[in-house]
Amino acid sequence: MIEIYLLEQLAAFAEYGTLSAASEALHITQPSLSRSMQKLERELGVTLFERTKNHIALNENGVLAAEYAERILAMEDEMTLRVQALDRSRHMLSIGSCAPGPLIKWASQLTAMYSDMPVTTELKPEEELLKGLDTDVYQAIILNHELELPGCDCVPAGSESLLLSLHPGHPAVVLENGVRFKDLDGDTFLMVADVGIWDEIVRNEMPRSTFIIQSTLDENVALVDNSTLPAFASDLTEEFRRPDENRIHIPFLDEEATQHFYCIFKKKNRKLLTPFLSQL
Amino acid sequence: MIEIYLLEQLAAFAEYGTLSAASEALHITQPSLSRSMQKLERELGVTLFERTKNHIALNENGVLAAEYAERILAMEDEMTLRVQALDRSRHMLSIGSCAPGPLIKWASQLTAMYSDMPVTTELKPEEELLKGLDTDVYQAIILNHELELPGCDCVPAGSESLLLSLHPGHPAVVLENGVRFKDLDGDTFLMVADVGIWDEIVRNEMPRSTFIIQSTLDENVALVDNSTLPAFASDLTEEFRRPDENRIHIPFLDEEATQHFYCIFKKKNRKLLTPFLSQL
DNA sequence: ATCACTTACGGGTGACGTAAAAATC
DNA sequence: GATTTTTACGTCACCCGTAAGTGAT
Repeated sequence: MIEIYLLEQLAAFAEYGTLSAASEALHITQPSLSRSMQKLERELGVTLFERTKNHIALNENGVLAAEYAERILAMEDEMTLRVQALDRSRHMLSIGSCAPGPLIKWASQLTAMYSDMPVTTELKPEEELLKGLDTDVYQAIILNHELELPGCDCVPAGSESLLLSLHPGHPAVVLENGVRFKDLDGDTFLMVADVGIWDEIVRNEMPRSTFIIQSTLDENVALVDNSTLPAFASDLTEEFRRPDENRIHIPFLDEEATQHFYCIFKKKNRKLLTPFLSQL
Repeated sequence: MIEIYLLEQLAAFAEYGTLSAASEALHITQPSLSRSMQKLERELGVTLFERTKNHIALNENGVLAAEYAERILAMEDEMTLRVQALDRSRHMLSIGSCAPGPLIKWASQLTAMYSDMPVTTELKPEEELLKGLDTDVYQAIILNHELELPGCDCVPAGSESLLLSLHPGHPAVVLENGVRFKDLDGDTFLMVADVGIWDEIVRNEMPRSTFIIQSTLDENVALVDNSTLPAFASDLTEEFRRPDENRIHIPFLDEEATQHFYCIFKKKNRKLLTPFLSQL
């Protein structure tokens, strides 16, 4: 059977076009690469190169072989990544979410519940969450909609409602029963980065508004405390933040302002996740 | 990068279940395999086995890794087969057909036309022909119907008509203008093996008939010469066989008795095949 | 002369076999 | 005692680097 190092060297030659360039990239000497390619031809029982005295290039066989080499190398890479991800998933609990709310709510409880296991939580776009669920990077993911996947379960995981955070002097404070996105479209808001789906929601619902982004929550809090600009809060974060007499929170009445979350996980992980799921 | 021999050994262990059995299958000693599996775990940075003092088994990681190992090994096998087939196709002309008629007709001309190249012809079912065309086992294949494939051309390649070969004493000789399958359904026929599509055709059209199969054409000729049983001939083979005064050939009138052939080949092979195609 | 590839030679890593130990059935 | 795995040790293959050779630009 042909060893991987020969395929790596063939792929490098296919990429760089000359033995000298490829050998440099591979951190081996050029004669060594030359010998390896001869060996590869011997083992396949086929010529892979057109040779002249001082030139070498892939022939038709070589092109096909190089394509396969790349596919095989890619599959080996995938293998190590997948196996290592699976191993991590057996030693630590990793949860991905499309919004920070659910993670903030459970973070402390999770580390307490799984005291013998490191717990990590990540905020990622849905596409990456699904890929990570499939490849065992995440044992559970939180999406803002139901989703049935083969071999997976999907259970409700609470909801989060967006609140408008207003300076007491703001004209909209009279609407204490609730506001609608369209009434504020065009206003300038303070907003923290990495709010997952909320970013897209507020930009969609208030397309004419400007959003001043703070890279950390601390920055955001500092600005909100010392500014009259409207900002955002949510019913989930409210529980964890001290009340702020400089700010009045008013609910958004629009449907999109309340997101319902669902926890999706592979059935094989149900047992591990039971303590977590019972909290939902 | 993880070398192939480690994956081969992992796959063997996954298949045989114990190090001793796998090592025997691999023709290496058991301690050597034991060390290899430890090395594989080191290189992946992950445990692959559950070990007790005198027992070892794949854990969850190991099962996943073994699956990948098998896929990678299969791809390497495919690579060598494909590259070797491509190489053969560059040194010899190989034509596959669904029926022997076209091959017999062209065989001598082909070897003369491609005097510098070995020429081989094979009779195979359509499924294998198509696979062989895709993988460059065949530069051209002959099917009994048109077929448009991406990157391929399809040109007519003549036709073949089935003839009924009768002993002069057979009652059906009076039908010298032609017979129909249904008139002979239930009769017993002599027939040579490896007639490709014709086998299915006569069995479909005369489901109540019995076919006595001869494994070689010589056997068939000998039996036909010394028997009163009906047999088959075709307009193509008639040209190449001496006339037989003991036999009268009568055409089948059914549509299925005349098959139209098409030659299908990759466009990149058109140049090579030009002399062949001009004969069609 | 420089560049690119091949051939020749020597060294060190590592994969394998042999031998032996440990543990379970 | 038979089976299975692991550890210890020596050996040989082979992969690589260095050096030299050949031909083309």
